[in-house]
Amino acid sequence: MSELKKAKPENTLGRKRDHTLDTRILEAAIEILAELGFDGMTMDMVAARTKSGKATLYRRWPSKAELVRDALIWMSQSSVELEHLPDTGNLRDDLLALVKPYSLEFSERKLRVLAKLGSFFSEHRKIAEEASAGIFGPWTDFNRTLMQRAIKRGEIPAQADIEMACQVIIAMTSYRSITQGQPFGRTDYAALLDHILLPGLKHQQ
Amino acid sequence: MSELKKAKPENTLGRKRDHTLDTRILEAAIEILAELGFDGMTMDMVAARTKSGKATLYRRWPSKAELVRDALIWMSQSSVELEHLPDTGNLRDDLLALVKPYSLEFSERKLRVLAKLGSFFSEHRKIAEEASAGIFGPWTDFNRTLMQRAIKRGEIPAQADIEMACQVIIAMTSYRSITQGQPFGRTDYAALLDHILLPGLKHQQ
DNA sequence: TAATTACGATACTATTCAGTTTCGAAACTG
DNA sequence: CAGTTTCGAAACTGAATAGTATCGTAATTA
Repeated sequence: MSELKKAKPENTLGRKRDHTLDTRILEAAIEILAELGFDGMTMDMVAARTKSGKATLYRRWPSKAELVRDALIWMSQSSVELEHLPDTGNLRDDLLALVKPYSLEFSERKLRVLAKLGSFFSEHRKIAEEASAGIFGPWTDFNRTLMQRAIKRGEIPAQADIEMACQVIIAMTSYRSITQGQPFGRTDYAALLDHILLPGLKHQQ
Repeated sequence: MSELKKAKPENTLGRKRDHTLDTRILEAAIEILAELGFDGMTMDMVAARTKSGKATLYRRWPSKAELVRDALIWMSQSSVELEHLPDTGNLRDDLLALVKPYSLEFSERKLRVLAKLGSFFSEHRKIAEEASAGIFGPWTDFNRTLMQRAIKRGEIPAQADIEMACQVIIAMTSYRSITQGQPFGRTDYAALLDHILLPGLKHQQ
């Protein structure tokens, strides 16, 4: 895996490089990627949004592709931020409570980014997998943990297909925002749980 | 929905337009889209692959975007076998029977095309929605019809959330092939039905 | 202060590509 | 045949845009 931090000679002379600008650039790149995709994003846009110049970008990254690569890695890294899972004693409320802190709207942008990078991903498969794992992995882990707890409580049977259920949640969220353009909101999520997922998990023969 | 067939004056004089070339162009466009995506595809590529000229393309379509739109619509239409829906008297087998003609050979390439169409979607939202509806619409219609039949038979309750179930099917299929790269096979589909969807539909309170 | 490096801004180069035009040949009609 | 339209091929135009170079200014250090 390539590292975000570069080996910097870090000169002792002259004006210091403003490293807060690094992340501002990555943030701007992600915002533009979410809206326009890899081909739609131009280096001038990134420079303009950060009120900097193209020279400043190319002083940090040798090419657009490598800037985008680091932006994706940065985006994935900055996503994990949950220390304690909800524990309401009830699977439905646990899952719903997870939506709020994990904030579907927040990861909405990541999904939109992923959706618009098809051509870039086919050329950089490895990075695509890293980013994809970074985005979906933690979320799946959380959901799986909540469902395993529900099994321990006897709320759902032990042979319930938890992996499939986790995938359904992620698939629905992705599908709505990628192909439909509309976010999969809290109400939709509740309907999915109440109408399909929870009855399905509980009454599996 | 816009129609694939254009209003053609269809001149009575001069050399006739070769309409077999129309579909050869659309087919070539789909092949290139599946490989390179919207931005990666150039009109020169399409002309070269069909051994024709760009003028021939622009005699038929006013822009690349509209050629791609028609290619997408054509792609979705070309796999539809709407004549006779399966009728096994059993929702599970009905849904599974639909997978064979629909999901196997054709829709894998279709989804690969969709996966690489991110930038197109952002630049031509309107057209992209038409194409997306053309791809997912018929499929949803089939599934909905099969489920409504199941309600009439009393196999699932009348208040079952059929729309949500249809979306889950499509979402899972898309998610697997777009972000995972691997198609959602018949076995996976059967597991989704048996472990989640059918129990969910039947036992909804 | 003098040297050095980063900064934002702008201009420049080279390439790619959508869309247009032109052209000679082929096909069709009356 | 004469007129008309399509065909494939190629050249051309104009707009983007990745990447480079330049420049005056700001920050930092010795």
